[in-house]
Amino acid sequence: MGLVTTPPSRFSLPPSSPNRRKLQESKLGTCFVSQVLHFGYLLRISSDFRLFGIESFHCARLKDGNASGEDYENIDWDTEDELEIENIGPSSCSNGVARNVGTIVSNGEASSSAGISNSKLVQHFLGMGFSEEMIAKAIKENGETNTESILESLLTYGALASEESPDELNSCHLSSPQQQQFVDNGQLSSDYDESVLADLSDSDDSWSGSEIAEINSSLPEHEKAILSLANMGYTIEEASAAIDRCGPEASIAELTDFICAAQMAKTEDVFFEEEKPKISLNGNLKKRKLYELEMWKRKKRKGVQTEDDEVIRLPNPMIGFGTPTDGIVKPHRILPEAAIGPPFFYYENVALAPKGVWDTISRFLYDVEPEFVDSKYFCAAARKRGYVHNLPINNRFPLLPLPPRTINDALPLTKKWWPEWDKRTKLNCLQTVIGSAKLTDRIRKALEKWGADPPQHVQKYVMDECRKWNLVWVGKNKLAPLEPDEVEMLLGFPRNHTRGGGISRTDRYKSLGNSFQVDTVAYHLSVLKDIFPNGLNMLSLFSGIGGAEVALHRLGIPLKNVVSVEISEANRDIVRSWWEQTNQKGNLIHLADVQQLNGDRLEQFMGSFGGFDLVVGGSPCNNLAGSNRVSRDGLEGEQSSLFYDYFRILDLVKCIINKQQ
DNA sequence: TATATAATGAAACCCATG
DNA sequence: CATGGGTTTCATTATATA
Repeated sequence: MGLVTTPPSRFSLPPSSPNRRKLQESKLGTCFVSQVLHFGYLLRISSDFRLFGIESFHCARLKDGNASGEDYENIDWDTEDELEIENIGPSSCSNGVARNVGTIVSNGEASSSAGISNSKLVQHFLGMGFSEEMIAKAIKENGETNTESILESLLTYGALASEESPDELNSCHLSSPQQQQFVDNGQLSSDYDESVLADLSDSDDSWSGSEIAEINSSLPEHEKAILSLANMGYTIEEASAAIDRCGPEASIAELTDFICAAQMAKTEDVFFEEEKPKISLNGNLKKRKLYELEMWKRKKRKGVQTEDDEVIRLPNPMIGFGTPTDGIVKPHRILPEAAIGPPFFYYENVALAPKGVWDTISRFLYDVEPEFVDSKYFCAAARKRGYVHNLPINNRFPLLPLPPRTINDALPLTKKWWPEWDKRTKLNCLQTVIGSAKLTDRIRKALEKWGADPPQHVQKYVMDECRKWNLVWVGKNKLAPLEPDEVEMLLGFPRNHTRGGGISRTDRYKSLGNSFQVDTVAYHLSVLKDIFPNGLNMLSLFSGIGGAEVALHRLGIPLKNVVSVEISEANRDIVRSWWEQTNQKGNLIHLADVQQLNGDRLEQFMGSFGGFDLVVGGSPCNNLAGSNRVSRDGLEGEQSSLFYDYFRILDLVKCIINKQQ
């Protein structure tokens, strides 16, 4: 099957990292951690069960009231004394978790919590599946500020409650087919749901166990199985997938085995190895699961995405928060509290990734809304990319001179040979491979058979090849792929940036095809010039040929210390060479592998020059890009899963900065 | 050995149309 | 609102060639 595994213990923190230390110093120690993880596992409704493990290590900031990021650019990040900042360590279930279960709490219960002043805190725990009474009790016992001990109390209540009802525990472990003999009423599933849904969404607890059982017994067989699995703590999506794979006749035991195997294959994460549902759910949660099942069936009928409620859609036109030439500029935005720096961060990847990828990326990067920009608004070639960053977006300015924005202006020598039936004014995305000489030769021969005006089908053939391979006219009937130096120019790099030093022509195309468009990135980074007039320290992950470095340099922002992590030696040589040729005054430190970059190394660097102001990175797109026929496996693909290292390192930097202050 | 070439589709988007 | 045609896409791999 197509499950892609990721290297084991990618998420297990290095032994000496500050996060790990924080865990060890915590009063509750690892037992508490595993309990939290277990509970998160039990309650999640998203299949993204990595999230809990990861996000629970966030150094989240807890702040009462509105989490407004407005005017954050006026905040002096060096003196954060006015902010109430608290590292609440492993018990901080930050945004990701709360959002995952948010669909459950949206129906009422929270609104009646008038007696408690901190409604956000209540919402938070409601979202984790605790009852309002329990939350009120826990807050009363522990006070509103100590989230950790509140959660501890809640977990204790939960454990006690499940011990009190051993019968339910049994009923949730139906493992033999015989026990699944319900009355099959067949077709009524589609019509009754309106009333059921209305009842289910009701917030009171008036449903008795027998009423739930009654509804259960009226469900079709496979939905009963789904519900059984859901009540055992699996997600409805997981349950449905398991039944799809194992067949409708499969026993619950077979289905749980399948789900466990799928989970293991998907994560190989030591944290979850012993995670199997053990605790039964109380009636209230069972009711919720029934409600979830109804919602899921609705979505499935309507063909709506079942994986995620809010699917990020690409904007049209793809101009992000505005471009220099469009006149449309969004003046400001509101960032989620957890996203606000320091450090500033800037993440990039292909916009046209498989569905759900950008939702995941955004969720990990503190719920920041991605900015999707097509670089065809900056230069003569398209480049549809998504950028997640916490930079201010007002008072941006472009690099000067503005680059040519049509093929005609960028490659004036081609104009003479351009036939009128080739209507292109922009090139398509610059990729890592180019059309071959043999291909252009075939096209020339095909054209030479006709006069000035080839027939429609020939024009169609030629144009298809032109668009596919980004060919340009360099002579009569003569097409050619772009030269490496033309690609450099289009992407905003200095001429010969990738030339020489033993790099082959093929590898130049490859490195360039994987790079930033400098003008686009520089436009976004331009706001840093006023903030760091004396220069900045940058951590550059997946540096490639140094697009971010070149952008900052061309903006006139001095580079003080740059730690650049890049796996390809050829690319490191290119950046090193550029660094020397441009007479940089700062220090360039090169590392090869992001996976080797741990908290200790980061602390060393940050201790020696006082922290990073900016963390930039475009993680590998191999498994996301549409051109990949072989291994377009999504964010869990072999290379693209390095995104999680970007997040890991960024979060480490965040933690270390907070610790230093 | 190093480099160039050809073969390898599908997912996701746009947009006009009924 | 569905649908069907049109378009785009930071690529990988085996094989041929120099």
